[in-house]
Amino acid sequence: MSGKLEKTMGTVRQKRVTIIELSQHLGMSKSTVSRALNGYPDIAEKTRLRVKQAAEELGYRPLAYAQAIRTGQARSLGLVLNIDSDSGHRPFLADFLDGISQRASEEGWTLTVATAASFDGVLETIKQLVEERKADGFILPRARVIDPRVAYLKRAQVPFVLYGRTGNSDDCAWFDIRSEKAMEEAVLRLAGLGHRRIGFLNAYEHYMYAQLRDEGFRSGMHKAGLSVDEQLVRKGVVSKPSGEEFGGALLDLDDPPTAIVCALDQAALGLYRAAEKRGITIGRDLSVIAYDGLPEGEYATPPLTTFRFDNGEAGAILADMLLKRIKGADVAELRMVQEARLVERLSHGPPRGMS
Amino acid sequence: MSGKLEKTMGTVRQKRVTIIELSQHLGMSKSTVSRALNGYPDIAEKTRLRVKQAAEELGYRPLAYAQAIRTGQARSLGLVLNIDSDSGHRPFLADFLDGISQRASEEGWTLTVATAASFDGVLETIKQLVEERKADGFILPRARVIDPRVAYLKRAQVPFVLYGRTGNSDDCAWFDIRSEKAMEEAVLRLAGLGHRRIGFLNAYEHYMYAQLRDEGFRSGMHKAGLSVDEQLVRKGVVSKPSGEEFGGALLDLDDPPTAIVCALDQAALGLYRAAEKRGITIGRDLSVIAYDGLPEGEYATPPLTTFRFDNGEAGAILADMLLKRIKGADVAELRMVQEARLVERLSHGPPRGMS
DNA sequence: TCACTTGCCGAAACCGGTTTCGGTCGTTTT
DNA sequence: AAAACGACCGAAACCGGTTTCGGCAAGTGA
Repeated sequence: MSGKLEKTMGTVRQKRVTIIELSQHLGMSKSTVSRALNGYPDIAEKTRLRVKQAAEELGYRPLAYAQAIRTGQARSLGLVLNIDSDSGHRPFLADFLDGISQRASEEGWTLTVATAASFDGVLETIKQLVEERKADGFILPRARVIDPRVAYLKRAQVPFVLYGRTGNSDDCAWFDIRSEKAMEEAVLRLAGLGHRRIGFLNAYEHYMYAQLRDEGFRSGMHKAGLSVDEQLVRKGVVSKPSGEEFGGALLDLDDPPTAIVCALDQAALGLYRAAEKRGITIGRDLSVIAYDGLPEGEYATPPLTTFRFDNGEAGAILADMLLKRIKGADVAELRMVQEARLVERLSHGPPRGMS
Repeated sequence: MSGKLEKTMGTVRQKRVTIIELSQHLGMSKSTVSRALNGYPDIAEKTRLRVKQAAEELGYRPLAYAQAIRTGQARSLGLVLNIDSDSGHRPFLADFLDGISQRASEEGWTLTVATAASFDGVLETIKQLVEERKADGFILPRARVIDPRVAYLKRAQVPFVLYGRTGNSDDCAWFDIRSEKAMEEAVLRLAGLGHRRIGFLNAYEHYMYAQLRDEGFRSGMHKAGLSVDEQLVRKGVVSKPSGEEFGGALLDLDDPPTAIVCALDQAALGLYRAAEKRGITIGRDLSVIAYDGLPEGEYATPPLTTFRFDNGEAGAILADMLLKRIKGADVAELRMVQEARLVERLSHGPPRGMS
C-alpha cells in the first residue's frame, strides 16, 4: 500500500507522484530510482525491474521541466512560421505538422510552434526560444539563399535542419525535394509535345528553391534544344494576384508562349484567371504545368497538371534528422533528397494547331 | 565590466548569463534580482530600474524550465491533433495555428503541438502532456457531444477551452461559430428561391456541430413552412467519397431533391461528382449550399456557395480564452459565439423550371 | 588471510530559478 | 526618547529531478 499520500481534499490540483514518493514507497534513495529509470549501468537488474514496475503502478512520470533543468534538454523541437508569407505555402502546413509531431511523439518529444509576422520577426522569435531554451533544435522551412536563421543558429551552436538547401549548406543538415528536376521534366514534356515557346513563372529568387527551379527550367530548355527567351521568364510570382498579373503579361506579348511552367500552383491559378479574361482556353490554347499539388488545382477548369510531394513525409524525415542531429549525429550523414511526382491532369497538351 | 565569465573557449555551447551572474554584476542578491524582475512590491523602484536595465544590457533571459520548476507553469498552450481525422477538417489548420500561436506569443507563451493516430490516442497524448506538464492548458478542437477529453481534463483540474460546444458545456469555456444559424439561413434562402424538396448531407452525429447543424436545418425548414422528408437527410458524410455516395443516393431517388444543403464543403465536392456522373448540372438542375469555405470550393464548377469563417480569428480567440482561464478567470465569462459569413457563388439558384 | 577489485547503492551537491522569512535602517508615533 | 512601523533587501529554503562521489559488502587473486 502506498498510503499516506492520498489525503488531499477534493478540489486541490490533481496530486502527482514525485520521485521522492516513489523512492519512499520502494524504500530506497531517489538517486537510485533516477538512475534505475535512466538506464545507468551501476544498478542491479533486479532493482531496475522493481523500480520500473513500481513507477508503472504508481503512474510516476517525471516532470519534463524538472528534468530539463539538469539535463538542459526540453525534449522539444522548434518550428517558427511566419504569417505574412505568401499564402501559396500555407496548405502544406497541416500534413507537414502531422509528420513532424508524429515522429517527435514516437521519441517522447514534442513540437513547439511559434509564429512571427515577418521574416525578421522569425529570427527574433527563434532567438527568444533559444535563450529561454523552449526548444532544443529547429526545423527551418523554406530555406533562403542567404539565410540569417542559419547564421544565427550556427553561431549559437543550436542544432537545426533545413527544409530546402541554402546557397551554402555544406555544413548543414537538410532535406529537400528535387523540384529543379520536376521543372526540367515539365519543360521536357512540353517540348516533347511540340511546344517551342515556353514561359516560366518563378517565385522570389531569394528563396533557394526558386533559384533551383530556375536552373531546372533552363536545363530542361537546354536539353530540349530550345533557347530561353528572357522575356518569357518572370520572377516574384507567388500568389494568385501576381500570377494573374505576370501571367497576363506573358499572354499579352506579341509572340506569346504556347506553354507556361509555373513554379507554384498559386501562380498557375492566377494565370488561369488571366487566360479566362482573355478568352484563352487552357489545355487547348495554352499548356500549363505547375508545382505543389494544392487541392484547388484538382478542381480548377481544366484540372491542373502539377508535381506533388507528400509533406507529411517531409515533416517526418526532417523531425527524424533533427532528432539525430540533437543527439550528436554529424551533418554529413543528415542529407537527403527526394523526387516530386507528376500528377498528370488536363492543363497541358500539344500546342494549338498540332493536335 | 562584467569580467571573468567570458573565459570559455570557442566551441563550447554559447554562454548564457544566469541570474547569479546578473546579480553579481549588480552587486546584489539573486533573490532581489528575481523579485525586481517579477514585479514584487517590496523592491524600490530605483532598484527595479537598475536591474531591468542591467538585464537588458547583459541580455539576460530566464530559462523557461527553470522558472517552471518553481512556478509550476511551462507557459505553453497544448493542442493535440489527430491524424486520421477526416481530411475535410485539415485545411483549417494553418490559419488556426497562426491565430493561436500569434496570441500566445504576445504573452510570451508558446504552443505545444502533438498528434495522435486515433481519437483514443488523443486522450492518451493529452494525459502524457499533462503528467509531464509540457502544457498548462489545452485547446480542444471539434468538440464531441460526449467528449472524453473534457471529462479527463475536468477531473485532472487542467484548464481547457473548447472549439465548439459539447452536449453539456455548462462548466466549460468555449468558442463556437453559430453554424446552425448558417444551416438555417441556407435553407431559408433556398426556400425563398422556390425550393420545396431540400436535402441535407450532415456529418457524424457524435460531433456536436453536426447535431447543431441538424437543428439548424430543421429549424430553417420549419420557418419556411416545409416539412422534412427524412429520406433526404443523411448522416456521416464528411469526405469526398462519402459525399459522392450519399449525395448520389439522394439524386437517385424517385422524387429527388431540387436543392441540397451540405454541412461540409467536402461533402458538397463529392456531391458535385455524383451530379456530374448523372448529367445533372449544379446551379441549374440542382442547388447546393455548403459550409467551410475551402479553397477548392472557389475553383469547383460551378463555384460553390458556402459559409466561411476566419479560422485565424478563432484560434486567436481560443488562445486568449485559454490564457485567461489559466490565469484563473471563471468559465462563465469565457464563452463566445460568432456568425459564419455566406459567400454567394454560383452553385445555387431557383429550382429548374422556375427561373 | 589480506589487499584489491567490483557491483551496487546512498548521501549530497547541483541545475537556475522563485518564494519565504527575517533583519536592518530610517521614519513616524506616543 | 523609546517604541512601533514600514520600506527594502539578503540568506536560505525550495521545486523535482539528475549526476557525482564515496562507501560498504561480497568476490577475487596472491
